[in-house]
Amino acid sequence: MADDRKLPTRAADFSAWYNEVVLRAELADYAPVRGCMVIRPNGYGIWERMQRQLDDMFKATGHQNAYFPLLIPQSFLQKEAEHVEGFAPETAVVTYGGGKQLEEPLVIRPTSETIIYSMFAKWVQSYRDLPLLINQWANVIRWEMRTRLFLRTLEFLWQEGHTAHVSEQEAEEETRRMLGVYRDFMEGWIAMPVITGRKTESERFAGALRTYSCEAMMQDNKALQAGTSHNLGQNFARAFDLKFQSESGEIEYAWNTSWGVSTRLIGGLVMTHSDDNGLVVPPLLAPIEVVIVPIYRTDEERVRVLESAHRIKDSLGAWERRSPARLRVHVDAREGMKPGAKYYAWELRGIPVRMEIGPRDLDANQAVLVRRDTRAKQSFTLDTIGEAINDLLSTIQEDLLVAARERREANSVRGNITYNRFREIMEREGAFVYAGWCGSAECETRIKEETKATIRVLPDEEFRSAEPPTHCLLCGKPAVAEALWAKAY
RNA sequence: CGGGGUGUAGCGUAGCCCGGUAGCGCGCUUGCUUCGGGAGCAAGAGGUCGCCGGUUCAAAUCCGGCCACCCCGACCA
Repeated sequence: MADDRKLPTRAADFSAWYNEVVLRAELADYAPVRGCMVIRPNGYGIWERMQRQLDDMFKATGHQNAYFPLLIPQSFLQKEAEHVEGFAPETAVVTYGGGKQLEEPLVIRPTSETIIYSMFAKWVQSYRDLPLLINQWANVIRWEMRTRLFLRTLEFLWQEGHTAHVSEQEAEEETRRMLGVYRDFMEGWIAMPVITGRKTESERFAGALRTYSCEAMMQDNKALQAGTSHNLGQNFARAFDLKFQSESGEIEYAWNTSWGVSTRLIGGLVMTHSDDNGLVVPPLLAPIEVVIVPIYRTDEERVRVLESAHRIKDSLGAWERRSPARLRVHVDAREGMKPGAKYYAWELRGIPVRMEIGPRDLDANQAVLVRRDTRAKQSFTLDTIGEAINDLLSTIQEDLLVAARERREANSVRGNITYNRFREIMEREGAFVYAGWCGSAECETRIKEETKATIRVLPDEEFRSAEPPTHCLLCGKPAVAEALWAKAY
């Protein structure tokens, strides 16, 4: 552990704060490969919990897991014109194998549309084979120029769903349905509220008809694209000859969708909830829910307190929505470390609830519970400590979402505002600005060049303003849409 | 690829301008005292000063080259 006991404050230097939290909470570390990261057990524990829940949600919507190759023939990427244009600049390419130059270079997948739909083409003949609903958990490589732990690394872990359908309507429904699954997960589990909506043409996935996204606000008021869902139309079906015979006997191209979330979600989790004392993990994603810090002076007290601590640990039962059905509790019995030092160490790691138990507590048949998010302390009788902990975990989970949503709304601006005011906001504190847009790419580009702010999404109806802006933020022409503007990661 | 910066013990750093025995804090080891919000004292272990070359009696320090990483831009989940 480093000696510097204070993290940089969020307000003073958000980036430095973020890096310190990720490194010192031991979520990840820099690998000896440029732009690559090592996910340490603490970080991977969170990812495993995310995976398990998402996987359950995918199964519930009828998707099955499969696995496709890491290496893709370069020619596959080239079959869809827009796709190759979008991804070619950021691919890593294998040109040697077995000591010989390869006849055809192999691209390390930046995403798997091409290899997957080439297989779908073999598997689908009839409308009876559809819909085909597949998900893959995998790693991908995109040769980014500048990287940031979890948010943008050369290699990252993700899941990519790929489906094929009989009609455009069914594909569109699937695209929207999975966006909803993502939203439920992000809000229900990460306690990270999101704005959903459609991406503009300039931010659309390379090769898609339409792209939808979940956008979350980080504590520096910047937006994080936390998950995307694409309606691919028939673009890939045509490129890979993915056809089926319809109920009426016609041969038709299938309609595809793809959608994905990545380990970027861990970065989002950190930047949404954590504070100047370190990480804050929502209870539903915490690898350990409770840490017990025993307090004692003498050997005699030590034996007594530790014995009670372990008995409490063993008695703690299940919490809602949990699997396996038992709270994960750690007793921090390290010698030679004062309780205060342990408190700081576990706060840095974001464990949701800390239990302090000492001789005085045992005499009074109680223990002190401290919640990580607010650091509020309260004593509870040991007779019902399990219930108290379960209630506290539920409260923390709910409060984190409420707090994040309130923060987002407090930093959102709606209605017609002047462009000067907009620039001022983006230069200073940043915000989610819901402003009118004339629909032209020229206005979009110029605003991006001048302010670094981009249209994150054209928000879905429930996120639009009660009194929508009437004029384009930049040119003043009548607005054709309400756009969510923000600087983004 | 442009602009800026940094490489010294596990981590963080001083020393570099002005060459002369490589220092400090944290962590680690051992012992004693501590223990309800980051413990104290004592004794220890730990270094090819990023790499290669040059200048010099002498290089962490000066000169040349290389490498790596970080920050700011262009690119992006």
